[in-house]
Amino acid sequence: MTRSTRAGRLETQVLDELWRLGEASVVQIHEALAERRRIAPTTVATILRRMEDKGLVSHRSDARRFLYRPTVDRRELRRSMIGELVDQLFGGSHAELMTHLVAEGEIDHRQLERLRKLVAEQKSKRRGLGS
Amino acid sequence: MTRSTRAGRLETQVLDELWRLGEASVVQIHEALAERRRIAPTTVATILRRMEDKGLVSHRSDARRFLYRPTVDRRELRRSMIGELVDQLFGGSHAELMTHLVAEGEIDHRQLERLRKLVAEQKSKRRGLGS
DNA sequence: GGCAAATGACTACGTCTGTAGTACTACACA
DNA sequence: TGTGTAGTACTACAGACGTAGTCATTTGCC
Repeated sequence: MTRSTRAGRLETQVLDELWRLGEASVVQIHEALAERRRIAPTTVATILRRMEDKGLVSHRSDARRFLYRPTVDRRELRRSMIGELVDQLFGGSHAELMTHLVAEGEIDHRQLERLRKLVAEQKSKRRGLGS
Repeated sequence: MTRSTRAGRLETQVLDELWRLGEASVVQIHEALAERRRIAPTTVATILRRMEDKGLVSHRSDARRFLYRPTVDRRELRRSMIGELVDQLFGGSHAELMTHLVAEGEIDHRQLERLRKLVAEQKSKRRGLGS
């Protein structure tokens, strides 16, 4: 499983909008992106068509335009792309990634404390389920 | 500072060898990589030339061949590439990346415990230095 | 009924990365 | 001194991604 899902920078931005809106037309997505960067509407259209080829989005017709919706999960995309980077930089060890983040000072003890609570929650949640 | 350092998959593998060996010829690197994957020696040579253009490695002449050495730090490359991914996927928040890792179950409580110790060490180390 | 606006389709180009063949050069050895 | 060989330089191609122009079609409006 976990087919290697991947998205470029612009593609990710497009997905961000789709995740936010649920479904959107080229124009809508273009408007959202154009607030922050200069980009042609046709660029957005092209990217969406390619993303559909790659299986990142799908579309349906609404009147004379297309409405796109994401076909990938944000969590899944993150997991996949992080996995690739971890393979490339840390030989597949997520633990080493964490160590790096802490060693580089990206994470402090307060955040670790929050994470401990998160782990505790997960544990009790898992206890609730079978296995 | 922290110019955006980036390396592809093969480039990273080449750098791994250079970090390991300190300095190496095309043939040496090719031999190391060829243990795990089929690859032509000229491919390695091409990648090294390009990497030199990008400032990832430098070379000196030794007899009639080149010896390459890395000009980037492993830590720095990791930091830079993770930073890019974090920008792309988590809006620049390393904390969100950590949360994701924990939520996805990539990290368990034992590893968090190790990280806590690491943070504690860093803290005492910092106390030792000025500021 | 024809024109203009909206919108998707097609085409194209530049960069980056992986991949590798071919050409060139220089040294060693006969 | 001619030639084989090792090693670098050059060239090329493919796929992914960003970027955008132009073409074709549809449709609403006058």
